Amino acid sequence: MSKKKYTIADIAAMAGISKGTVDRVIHKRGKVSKKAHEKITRILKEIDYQPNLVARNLKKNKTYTLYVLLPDPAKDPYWAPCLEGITAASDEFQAFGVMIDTAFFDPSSIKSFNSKCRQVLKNKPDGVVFVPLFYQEALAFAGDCERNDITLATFNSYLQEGQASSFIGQDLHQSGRIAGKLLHQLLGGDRKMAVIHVDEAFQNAIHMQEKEKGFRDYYGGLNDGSEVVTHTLPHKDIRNAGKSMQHFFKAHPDVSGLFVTTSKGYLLEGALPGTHAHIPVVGYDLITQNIDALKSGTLDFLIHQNPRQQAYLGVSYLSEYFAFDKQIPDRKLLPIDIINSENYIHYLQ
Amino acid sequence: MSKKKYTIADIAAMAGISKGTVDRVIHKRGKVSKKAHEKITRILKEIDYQPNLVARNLKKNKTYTLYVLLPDPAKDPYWAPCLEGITAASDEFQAFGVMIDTAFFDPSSIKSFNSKCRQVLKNKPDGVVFVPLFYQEALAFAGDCERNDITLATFNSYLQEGQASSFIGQDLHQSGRIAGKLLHQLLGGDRKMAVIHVDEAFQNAIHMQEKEKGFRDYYGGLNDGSEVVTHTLPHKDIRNAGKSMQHFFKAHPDVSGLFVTTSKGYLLEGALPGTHAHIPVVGYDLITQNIDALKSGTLDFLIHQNPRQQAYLGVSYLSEYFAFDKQIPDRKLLPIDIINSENYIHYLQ
DNA sequence: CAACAAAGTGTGGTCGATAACATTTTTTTC
DNA sequence: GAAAAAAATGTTATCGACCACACTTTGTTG
Repeated sequence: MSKKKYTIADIAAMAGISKGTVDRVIHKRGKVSKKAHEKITRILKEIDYQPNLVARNLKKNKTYTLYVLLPDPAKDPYWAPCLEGITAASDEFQAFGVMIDTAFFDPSSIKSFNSKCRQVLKNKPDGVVFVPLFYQEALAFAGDCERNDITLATFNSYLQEGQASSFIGQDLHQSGRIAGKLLHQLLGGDRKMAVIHVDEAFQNAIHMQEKEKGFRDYYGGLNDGSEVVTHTLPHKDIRNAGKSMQHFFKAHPDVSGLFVTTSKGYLLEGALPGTHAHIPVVGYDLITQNIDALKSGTLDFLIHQNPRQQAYLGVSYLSEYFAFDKQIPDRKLLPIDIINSENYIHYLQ
Repeated sequence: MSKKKYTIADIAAMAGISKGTVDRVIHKRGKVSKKAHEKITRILKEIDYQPNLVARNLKKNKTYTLYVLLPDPAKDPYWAPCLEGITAASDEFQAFGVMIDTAFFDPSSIKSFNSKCRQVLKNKPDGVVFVPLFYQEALAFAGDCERNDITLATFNSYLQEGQASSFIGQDLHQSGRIAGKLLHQLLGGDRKMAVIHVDEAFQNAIHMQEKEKGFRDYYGGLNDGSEVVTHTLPHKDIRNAGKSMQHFFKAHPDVSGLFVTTSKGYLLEGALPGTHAHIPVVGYDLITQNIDALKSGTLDFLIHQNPRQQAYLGVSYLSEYFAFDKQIPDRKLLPIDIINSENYIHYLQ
């Protein structure tokens, strides 16, 4: 597994050529005769030369600045774990000259997002990790970054891959399928299921739709007479939730399982009519209210989107790209963790 | 978040003293007047000096050797993912002068383990990552390592923490509870459950017992008349499994859920009598046979012990310890992943 | 108060990669 | 074939931490 390490000086000696020329070959800086070029290339291949990243790094001695742009955790606790991920990555790469700044935008305000984008651009960072919550605006920002030679990584929401841009997140369609499977496991087949959309923010619409599609895809594949209906809660106000759900169950008394496509599952606590008080529910995200609902039995399973890890990886990818010339994966899909009241603890923090 | 970086030369200039003296203070090498010592200490604290790890590393320019000692994946496929984890860590830290060798022992042979231990010691590595499958022998080996100033990390099985030794694994008791919760979710309360131990290897006994305890702990806490019985399959031979299970169900026809405490859950495929063919089963580990059983419906849930990540972290911890003077955590408990037929794919590889 | 020991301090080479600059070799031009 | 231009190659300082060694200051002894 291990093998001898060669330095540029070693290679130069082997080739009977100065290390300056070796370096020129390695970095394709030209001004090398093809005779020398061939000789050195052959040796490099032969010994599978791996440059000493430590030395390279020291010589470069550049500090890189990264900006992380994400929704304000104070406005939506879903984002709070991201801070830990960012801090962890920051601690790890600080010693390698990567400096990380953070900016929060209001997830309900495009204006706030645009303003923070301008702030980030003004600081001319080497890389930006951000959550493209608002599609059009995010696209524009990505364009700005590209024009300014800023390397990008996005997480949580899909924007686009390619060039200087990477995506870290989850397969939402599949996570909908998983919710379907879980309810199927709990209830058996030939049932009527409901997809409940609870969110006031339009920018989550695509997420919710993808999840619903996956869910319906799973139940469609069963071909056992199962049925899926959809209900959208107009407001996240808890009193409205109760009324709305009672209304819904009057129209669909035979629904025997719920899939809540957002992190608002906890709103069902006390909002379900007595007839359906103990109906199985699958929801999303390990926010404290949901964990309480998991413990109390209102929610049966949560699907964990691992925001901490998403942010951590986004920062890590860019840091390693700048510090160690590592390639950034175009797309990284995280595992879709299934959480119940007994295993949630390991996914916190 | 980011802050200015100071070098030893900076500090020396600030204190009006040469960098040699600054270095002596930093490393407590003595031979410094208390006047100079105070002055430098104050400045160090003031600016929160963080040495440039890159430069430090380059100067040291030492290559560290690690040995990973684990059961042969050819004898038990459970261990195969560890190799990927080791390779990933190896690729990552090779550039920082960490070389990794691997040795396999036969998980059914203490002699093989001892022989490999001797081989490892003969190579005098700086650190060893190993699976302490055989408790007494592992303890002896750990002692040998300590005497030879070899830093240790263990994974999968618990040995002991402290001094130069770290443990990476899972909370087995809790994973038993999780299995209990899953079956409870699938079946509801007031049921009779069975713990099935399927393994020929005595060294897994402690693992199996811990899981059973957790499982019983969960069902005991329900206080709803639930009952748990235990059944041990003497051999892993599939024909015996069928006979043994038929026997078992004759004695306990009212058992409505199974918890298999090892990775041998797939052996139940076709081994359950018609009366109990579709009884819910929770098992362990993402080996291919189990995934097939998950797809076919013989198994409902698997608990993932993440051997890949365990090995990866073991190697990473030691590598970072040697390369970057990072502290090794005494104990790292990994999340206990719940797997069904829809989300297993993300946990492979 | 020499002479010497001990304590404190400063200097410069090293790790390996990098690139600016200096030097040598080859090619082109009249 | 000599001068000039172009191409190829060699040399060396640098990044920051580290430490052996050289050096200077202080303290001690006869």
